Amino acid sequence: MTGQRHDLGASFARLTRMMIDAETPILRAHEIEMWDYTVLSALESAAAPTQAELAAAVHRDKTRLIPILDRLESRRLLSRTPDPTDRRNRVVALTDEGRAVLASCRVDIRAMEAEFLASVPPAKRRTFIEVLNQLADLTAPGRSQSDDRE
Amino acid sequence: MTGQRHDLGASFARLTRMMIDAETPILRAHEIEMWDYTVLSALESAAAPTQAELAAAVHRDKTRLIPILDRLESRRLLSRTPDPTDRRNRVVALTDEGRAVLASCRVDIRAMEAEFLASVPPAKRRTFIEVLNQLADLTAPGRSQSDDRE
DNA sequence: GTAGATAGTCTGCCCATGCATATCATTGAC
DNA sequence: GTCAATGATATGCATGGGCAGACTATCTAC
Repeated sequence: MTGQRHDLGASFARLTRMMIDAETPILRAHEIEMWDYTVLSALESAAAPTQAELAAAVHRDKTRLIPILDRLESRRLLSRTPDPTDRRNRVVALTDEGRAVLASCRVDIRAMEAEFLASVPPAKRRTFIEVLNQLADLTAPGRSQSDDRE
Repeated sequence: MTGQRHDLGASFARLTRMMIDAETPILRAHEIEMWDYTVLSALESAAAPTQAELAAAVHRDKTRLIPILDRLESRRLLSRTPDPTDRRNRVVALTDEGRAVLASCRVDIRAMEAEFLASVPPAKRRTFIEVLNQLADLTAPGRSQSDDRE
């Protein structure tokens, strides 16, 4: 077809495993786990209005999310505050400290990614990243085009 | 950096999930499971000289691989034959029927992938696939450049 | 007020996975 | 020949995940 050798799914799965292997030691150096990082990242652009929405955003069962939130809250990396307009809801938001931890992890991960992509010529790399983000956002209700910056 | 919004890992993970969701009903229509397809695909280019090597290739525990091989062998989709030069080893190979099942799954999956990539302009798509395969092969000892065809 | 719905929490069940061990057949070194 | 090493297999253990049910607090409808 287009010189395509493997299934897309196989390639994505292999790359996912590579990135997990590369990120795990980085996160451990910052004393957080993969799920912690996923949750903190999900809160970066905006606080989650409910825990159920946060659970859906990170594709995790809401009951399994609770111990993670407990741990992150006890470490003051995020806050759970009752929504004043509906006190059943807990608004989950990053604290300044949580934002700082996320940022420092992000620096190391960006460096790892840059090294990982080093063998790809810059023009192709830009196209690759662009298409990657476009495809990943196909059904993702997350960030819109408006926060393309950074 | 390069207009990069998400972590590579997050994007790859999301795309992997998308492809699993898209492939699962296709494979079910062909009456095989994801692991079956993974194993059959791993045997496509060449038979596995030992089951341990096959297990490593598909990143699965060797003891957990056995029931899968049992099932596929009982359905005549692959064969386990003792290696004449070392009869402890079982050479795992696709049968003609296994190759046919794999091919028919592949047709449907390729169609699904084409639809998935439809929104990407052809030139960018080619670059994307090229870089994707290059990156996925970074540490992968699998196929070499020589079978770029298809 | 009462009743029903919903968010968060806790608990337990079931399944898949990784890992470690034991067994058996086979091989190779001695 | 004996013996250590190896491949395939079976089994059990611990972990982690999805999911369902129950319970509490809270909200909305009436």
